[in-house]
Amino acid sequence: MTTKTRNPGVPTDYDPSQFPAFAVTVDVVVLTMSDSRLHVLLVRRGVAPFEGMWAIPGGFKRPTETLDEAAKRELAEETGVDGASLLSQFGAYGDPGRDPRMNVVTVAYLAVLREVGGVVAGTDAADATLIPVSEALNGKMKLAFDHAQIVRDAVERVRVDLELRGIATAFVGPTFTLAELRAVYEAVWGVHLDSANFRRSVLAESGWVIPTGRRARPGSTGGKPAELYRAGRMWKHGGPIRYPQPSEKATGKQ
Amino acid sequence: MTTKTRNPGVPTDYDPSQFPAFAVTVDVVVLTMSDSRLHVLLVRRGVAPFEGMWAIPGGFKRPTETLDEAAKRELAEETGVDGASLLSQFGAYGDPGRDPRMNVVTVAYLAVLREVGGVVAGTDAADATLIPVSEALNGKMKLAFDHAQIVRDAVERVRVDLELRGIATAFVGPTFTLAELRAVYEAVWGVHLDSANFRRSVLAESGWVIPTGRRARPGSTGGKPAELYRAGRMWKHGGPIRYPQPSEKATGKQ
DNA sequence: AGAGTTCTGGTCGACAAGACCATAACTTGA
DNA sequence: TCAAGTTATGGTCTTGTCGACCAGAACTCT
Repeated sequence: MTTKTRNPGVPTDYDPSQFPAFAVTVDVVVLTMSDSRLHVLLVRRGVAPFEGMWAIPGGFKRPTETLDEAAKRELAEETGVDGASLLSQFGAYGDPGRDPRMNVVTVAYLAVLREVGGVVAGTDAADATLIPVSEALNGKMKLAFDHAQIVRDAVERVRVDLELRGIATAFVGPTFTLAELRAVYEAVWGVHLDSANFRRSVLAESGWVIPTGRRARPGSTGGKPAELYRAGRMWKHGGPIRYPQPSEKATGKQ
Repeated sequence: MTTKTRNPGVPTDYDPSQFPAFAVTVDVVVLTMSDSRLHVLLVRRGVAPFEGMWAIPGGFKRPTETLDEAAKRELAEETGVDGASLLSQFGAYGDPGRDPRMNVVTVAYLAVLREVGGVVAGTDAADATLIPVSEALNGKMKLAFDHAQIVRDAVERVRVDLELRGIATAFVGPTFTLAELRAVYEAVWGVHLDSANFRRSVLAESGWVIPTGRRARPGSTGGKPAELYRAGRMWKHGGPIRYPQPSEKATGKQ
């Protein structure tokens, strides 16, 4: 029973000292909307390696917790958010040398929050800041480790989840106007959506948004006050808005 | 430089002995088509724990290789396939106790192959078998570790990738008939697609399939021999077939 | 040769999506 | 208080896509 067929993929022995040891960390990419633009939460590293550079929050997994629990714990410790309404794993990164000191495999999570402004103030990390993803990824801003790639992958993931999962309402508050909701789609996808058509798509079926009798205060520019809605139950199964395909003829040109 | 601000998420020290050590493994879910049904490659474990039970192939990551390289190596060692044409990471699993002996975090990969029948024979693992996913997941067949959940997640992933990535052609050979390609969609999605409409969608734009002058030999049931096609370049950017939505009214019933 | 099966192309209608216009409701500033 | 500007909301129209259905072509088996 100790030694049978010696298969490389199915080791005959599980002695921990016999196999390479890794540190396992969990990193969380926090995305949120601010000023109608997609922002990512970054913290400034105070220690080597990559001291002084920006990084996404994260930390070591403990043997007694699951990966999901570790992500939730790290998110709470770093941003004070305990709701963790939307926390989904989207990738693992384990290139040798990604951490210059030791072998580290990190599991990356995506968190979508509706507002982090006031939350960041109460965090442990002093230098936590919201930065537009366009600036964080334009190359001028060098992120620690392979965090630039991780953020890129997270943004790509949220673009897909916006269509397939009902992730859009996680960006807005408990009540919202259709213009706010539309701004989420426009910011994440980088497209323009007709407000009338958007309204029709969302209201076509019941279950997406539920009107609360109240109305939002118009912005400083005036205009008709919009109706306030709550998120319906259908967002669990997807979203009512599809990514606008470039008509398949503009792309067909190649 | 050794001790600065003490943040829980950004440790001040990277001494490996100070943080919990994990074993990191890479598991590969090999999916393929056989007899117009989706199959998964399973191996029978010869050692404890879970001795005698079925499991998906996998093994330990080495510190000198990336996760992708580890997956490719394991796939080659277990099935003899070195092409690794389609190998994509889709999840990480690290629940405490998922391996009764030690702390193991595994990174799961999905491999789509066109034919494994002859390949399995030359593998190291003697008891490697193709099993229909419906049977592997119907509950009667208990898989080792949390591999049942991993296979479930892999199948869900391939359903999405079939629409968003151009994964369909990976299931078929270098040349194929449109009926074969349609069978992939029907098996993975569990739907029926009209052959005429399917043909139109695929042939509507050039770049999806390229006709080779040749024709396939009809099956034992006869019929008009179908034209053989090669995969075009457009599959890199997605697929021409969209998942048939349940008309959004049947689902609206709730 | 005839029956059966599959491939291939055609037509038609339902429906979704986008462009565009018009009006309502509210703001701000004079 | 009135005018001008801004936004929300609803309507219409066109376009294209997708699925259902039909019919002929091409081949195998008996």
